[in-house]
Amino acid sequence: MITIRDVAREVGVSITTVSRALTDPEKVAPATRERIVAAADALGYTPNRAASGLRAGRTNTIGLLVPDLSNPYFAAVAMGIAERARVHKVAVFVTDSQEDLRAEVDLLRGLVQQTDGVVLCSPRAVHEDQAVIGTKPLVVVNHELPGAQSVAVNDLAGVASTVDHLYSLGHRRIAYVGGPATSWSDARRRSALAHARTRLPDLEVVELGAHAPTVDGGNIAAGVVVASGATAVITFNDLVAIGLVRRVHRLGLRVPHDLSVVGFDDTYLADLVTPALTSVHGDLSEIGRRATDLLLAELRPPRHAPASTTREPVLLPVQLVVRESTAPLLSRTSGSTGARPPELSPPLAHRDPP
Amino acid sequence: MITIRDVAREVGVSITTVSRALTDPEKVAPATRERIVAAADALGYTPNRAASGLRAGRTNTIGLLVPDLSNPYFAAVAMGIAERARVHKVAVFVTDSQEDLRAEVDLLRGLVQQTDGVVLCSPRAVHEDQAVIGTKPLVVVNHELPGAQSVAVNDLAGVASTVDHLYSLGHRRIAYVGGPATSWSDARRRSALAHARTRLPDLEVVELGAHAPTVDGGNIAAGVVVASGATAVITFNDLVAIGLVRRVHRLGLRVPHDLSVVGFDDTYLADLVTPALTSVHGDLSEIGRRATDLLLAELRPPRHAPASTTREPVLLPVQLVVRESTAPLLSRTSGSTGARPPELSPPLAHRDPP
DNA sequence: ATGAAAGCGCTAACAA
DNA sequence: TTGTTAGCGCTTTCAT
Repeated sequence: MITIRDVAREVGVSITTVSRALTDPEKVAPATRERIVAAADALGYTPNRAASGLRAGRTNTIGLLVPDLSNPYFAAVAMGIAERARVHKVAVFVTDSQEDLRAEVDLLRGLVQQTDGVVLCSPRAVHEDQAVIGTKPLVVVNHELPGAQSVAVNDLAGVASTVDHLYSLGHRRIAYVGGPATSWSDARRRSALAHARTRLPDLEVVELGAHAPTVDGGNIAAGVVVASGATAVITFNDLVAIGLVRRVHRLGLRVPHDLSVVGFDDTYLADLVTPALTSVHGDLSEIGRRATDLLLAELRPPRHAPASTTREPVLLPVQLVVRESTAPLLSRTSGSTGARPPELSPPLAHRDPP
Repeated sequence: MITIRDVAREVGVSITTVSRALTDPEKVAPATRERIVAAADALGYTPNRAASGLRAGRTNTIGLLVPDLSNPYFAAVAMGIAERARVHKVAVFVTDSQEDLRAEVDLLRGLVQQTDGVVLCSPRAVHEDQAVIGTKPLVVVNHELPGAQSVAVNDLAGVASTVDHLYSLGHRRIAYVGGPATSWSDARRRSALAHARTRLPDLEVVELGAHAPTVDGGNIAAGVVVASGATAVITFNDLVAIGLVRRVHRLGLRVPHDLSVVGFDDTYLADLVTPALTSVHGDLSEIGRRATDLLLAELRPPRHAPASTTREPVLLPVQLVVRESTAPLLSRTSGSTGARPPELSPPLAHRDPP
């Protein structure tokens, strides 16, 4: 391994000067600096992250905790984080709670201890242990936590434009298939739906709640969706939408003919399935990039008052992408939806048991 | 931050004893050990990875370089790696080359410098700079590199059983849509196809080569596949298969009715699309776990002769999962495939320009 | 503008 | 069995 000492010897200066030339170039004579940079380059010297951090009491590592890395949503966020981390020369300790609340709490504790700060993505568990979350900077994605910064997509606007889209297609009875009970996004979307209801008096919203944010969750939701008598459904994410569409097809209904389905997140899956999903698009990697930048901003200049006040959540814009899974209510041919039970004017359930 | 010194003071021993009690419990009196462990627990002490590594000349970080984290294949591998890394208490520096060969080379260099060893996943570039790959332990997934250990799924067997499956369905003219020109898996699959050809003399194999390992690559391949006159096609991975199916549908052919399609890797996408893909299944997370274990084995006990000899690649078993995208040739109704050009008895191309 | 020296938290000789 | 001592590679006072 090639160290700062090798460079110093090569150039004939002290290691202090080398360190300065590389981290605080202003403080060293231009001529010296150039020779140092040249030598460092020639020798292929890279500062040892651990050692430099040790002195400064940092690890130069940030943590990333996601519920499920195989969910394309989180993969995209992780890519954004990796990209920014690389630029800032910090390592990323990536971990995956497998959607397990208990594991999430434990992993976060471990992560906080081992890193300078953590990006906590779409937490499902309740994190209130101040000994954990209070000690290090934390950026939360799709959630709010006291003392932590927050990055999210603007679900509110996403829901609003989705409702408008469906409404303009003639749908008046819309179901919502919710995600994990503790999901912040889920709560926000429900309140956006409530707001839409006041805006559009003749709109009925059937809230079906607490499904796993997976294809299987969508499968399971299919029954209640069909039973709800809704002509359109908004789902927690694309995976749920995909599972829902599959099962709905098996039940003998066609999407979008008999039921319009809208996904959320617009992962690349939305465009792979048949019919292609109408979905609420957000820049997923940008979430990761913003979260990382926010975290590093809190880490890097320790030169100002500890900003412990929770700032406003950073809200990224969204855009509804209309594809094949939504269609005008008009296109429905009477008689083709015989599979739907008739006795369902009042909502079957406002909230399912989780 | 709570350090080893705090624990030592609490218990009334030297920091050395604390260190020993935690890393080499045999070497400390049971009574002392217990008090130390208890105190460490009570104080919530966790050794500083960077500091301990610094002393030992290690970083306690391993690198992971994948072409594309949003490819579910690599996400699954990454999950396996994260899981094992957590157990072994090493951080994972995750990076993503975005399928860019140039970036891959640069990133690997950076990763090697910053970590104790790297898992290089499905490299597309040629890595021959001994100053990079010679310095640290390296485990290569889906590739072989001198001096590096190798983990891969048994493509050979996968191709063989795929061919057998298609052959038994009556297909005699099979196309292969290749992946990146420099992909090791691709080369292995081609040789497995060659072998199948000698085994089954009346089998024709049309090799269509060098497509991007993405949905778009599949889209692009559709034209030549149809033109090839093959009745079945094996693709480089599920993404390619998915893109292929979509475009083939647009060209007016039906899968599997007019063309049987087999994917590779059996990512969860295979079961999401319509028709569900027949695909070669391997345990993707297990690849990551094995790779990590191999890497750490080389790192951890530095107590034996540097094992620089390339060991046999670890080959993980595969299994063909038959779904809806493959069907007997018999099921084809004559006349329904009018879109296929007739003049194509000799293969259109054995190898496309990349 | 540069250097000497101290020390971050930890482990590994070497002593006792 | 336990403690003392000496660094790992680097940054950061404090001198010069």
